[in-house]
Amino acid sequence: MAAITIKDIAKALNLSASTVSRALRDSYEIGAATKKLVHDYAQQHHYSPNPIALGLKENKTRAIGIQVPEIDNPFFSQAINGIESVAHDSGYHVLIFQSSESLEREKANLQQMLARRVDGVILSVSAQTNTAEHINEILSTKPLVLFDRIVDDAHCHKVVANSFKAAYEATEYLIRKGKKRIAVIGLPPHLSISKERYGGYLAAIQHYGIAIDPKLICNTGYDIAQIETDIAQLLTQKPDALLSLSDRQAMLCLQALSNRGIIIPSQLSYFCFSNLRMAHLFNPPLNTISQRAFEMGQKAAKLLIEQLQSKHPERIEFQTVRIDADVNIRGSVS
Amino acid sequence: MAAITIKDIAKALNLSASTVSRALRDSYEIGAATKKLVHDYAQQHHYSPNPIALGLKENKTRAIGIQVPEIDNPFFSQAINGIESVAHDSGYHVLIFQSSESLEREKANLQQMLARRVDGVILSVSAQTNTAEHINEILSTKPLVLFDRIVDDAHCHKVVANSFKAAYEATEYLIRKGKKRIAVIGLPPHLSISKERYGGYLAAIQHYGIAIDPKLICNTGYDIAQIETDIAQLLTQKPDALLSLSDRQAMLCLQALSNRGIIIPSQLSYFCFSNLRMAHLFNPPLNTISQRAFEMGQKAAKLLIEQLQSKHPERIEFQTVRIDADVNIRGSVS
DNA sequence: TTGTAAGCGTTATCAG
DNA sequence: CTGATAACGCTTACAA
Repeated sequence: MAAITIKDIAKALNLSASTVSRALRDSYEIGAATKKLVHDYAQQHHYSPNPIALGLKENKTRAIGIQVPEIDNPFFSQAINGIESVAHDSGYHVLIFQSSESLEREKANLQQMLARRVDGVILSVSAQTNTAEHINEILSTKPLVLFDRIVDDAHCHKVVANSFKAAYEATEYLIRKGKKRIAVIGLPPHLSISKERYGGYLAAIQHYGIAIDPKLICNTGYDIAQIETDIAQLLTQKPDALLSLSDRQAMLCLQALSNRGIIIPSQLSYFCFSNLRMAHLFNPPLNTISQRAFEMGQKAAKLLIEQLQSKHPERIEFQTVRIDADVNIRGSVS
Repeated sequence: MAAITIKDIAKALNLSASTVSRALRDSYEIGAATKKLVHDYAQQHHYSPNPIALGLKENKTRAIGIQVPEIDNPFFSQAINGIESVAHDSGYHVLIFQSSESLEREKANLQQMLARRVDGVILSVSAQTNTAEHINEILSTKPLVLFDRIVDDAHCHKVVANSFKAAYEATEYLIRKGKKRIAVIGLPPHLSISKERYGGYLAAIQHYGIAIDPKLICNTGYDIAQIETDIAQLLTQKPDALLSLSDRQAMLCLQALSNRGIIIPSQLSYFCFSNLRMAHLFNPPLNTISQRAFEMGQKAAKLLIEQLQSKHPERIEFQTVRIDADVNIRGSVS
């Protein structure tokens, strides 16, 4: 059952390919009788236009490429979900790539997308990404929307979580609960989300006139052994609360604390950025800052598709959309 | 910076398109000098072959379509991760679809994949899927591999978790701990995974000579309100342990119990199928049966790609690969 | 060693 | 109202 083509229909019906094509597209210049004939035949034989041929002609694929640092991460899978749903409704398909936090891989994947001739790209950069060169290269070719982890010097739409605000609010909450030594577990400092989140923390600390103690700030990586060491070091500073700026690190950190037999919140209050579901069923219930990943994905997809379908792509005013993150207090602040 | 084509190179170098094509493919019939000339020019101008044109010619796309019930689910995103990694290494790209547990959507998406001319399909069926018709229709056209949630009467490779064994072991563990009234939260009974998991439970119960009490078996859906009611009903039967057969239901169930103020394990021991990370940090630490999602995805992709690249596709012996699931005891069995 | 031409599925343009 | 033809980018007989 090889796929049927317009030519096959034409042959079977003793028509020309162009007539069939027009009939299928409901062109006004085709007789009703012929139209019906063609439509019925097409229906019966499960005709579907070959998008490859179409793409060749129009230089469009109606496919969009997504690249995220890791698929298997609640935030990103929720975002992909949002992107897919919007794309599907607009007749776009979705090609998935992951950088696995590697800049090399990120570049290679972008090239792959170009080679595949996707119509547009949605990207959240890797932890290694400290340059916008490869992104600007893509931008000279086709629309691209950055989300969550962005780079500043790229001229395009951006969708980010308002994590400055969320970090501020979380920190403020801790301060109001009487915490004075709030330690921070940071993430790679060049990442856009790092600046935002760290900035929110600092702003709150300063606003409430608390001295900033650099020893309470821990910039660690993604390696569990390293984190354990760093956490141990941090704990010697006797913090009374902990704010973790990243999802994966929060989990590793909890793991590390658990490995060391430390029970939160008996010793300290805990707050973390995380999109993990059911965090309130943790022991203790986890205070989280969750980003509206699904909504962010949807918004990114909408912006991209709007741009793709715009009649005047050169006149687009690029915007940076900020979507509030949710601060979820669940009671593990003693 | 529109993408450069073979014709452009040919024109620039005063060669014919075919010569350029052959030079790029390193054909033996091309002079070394010409080859170098062409290669250098291609390099400089970032030539990359248009896979659309290639696909049109060879009727191949080097793309595989994945469809899962929901992307935003730890099991499936881990599986997609595995698929993507294998596909990437073999030069395939990955097109993502989700059925959102709807049979209609599942069918429509499969048609979309056909229309897109993917080379092969990897599918885990929706909760509504109770027929193999649409799958067999695809199978008459191209390779397809089923994973996790399969349908029996489809003639193709299948990758499943050995969940019979896992359910048996989990139940056995509870029995050895002295549990006699082990309640079960089931999932849609026609699903392949339901039969397996439920079967493992039953086999253990019977092997240890415990009477089967139908009132301890609860087949509920995915609706939180419904689950709350059903759980309440179930609890009137005074079970001393609970085994939840599905990930999403397990979470909803925990939620429901938590809403009702029930603390596990003070009243009962709990075991559930779940790929949620950090389950051991729950309150109480959650006993889980986790499937090796990443490995399952990898295996499915390998089988598919092997089939795609086989010289004698008609001679393939279809296999059903069973991958053990892991039973994780974490101490919430009193 | 290189060039020419046909063909993959589709649509737009131009003729009838 | 319908048909023939060219074109999209690429490969591959077949010619030269």
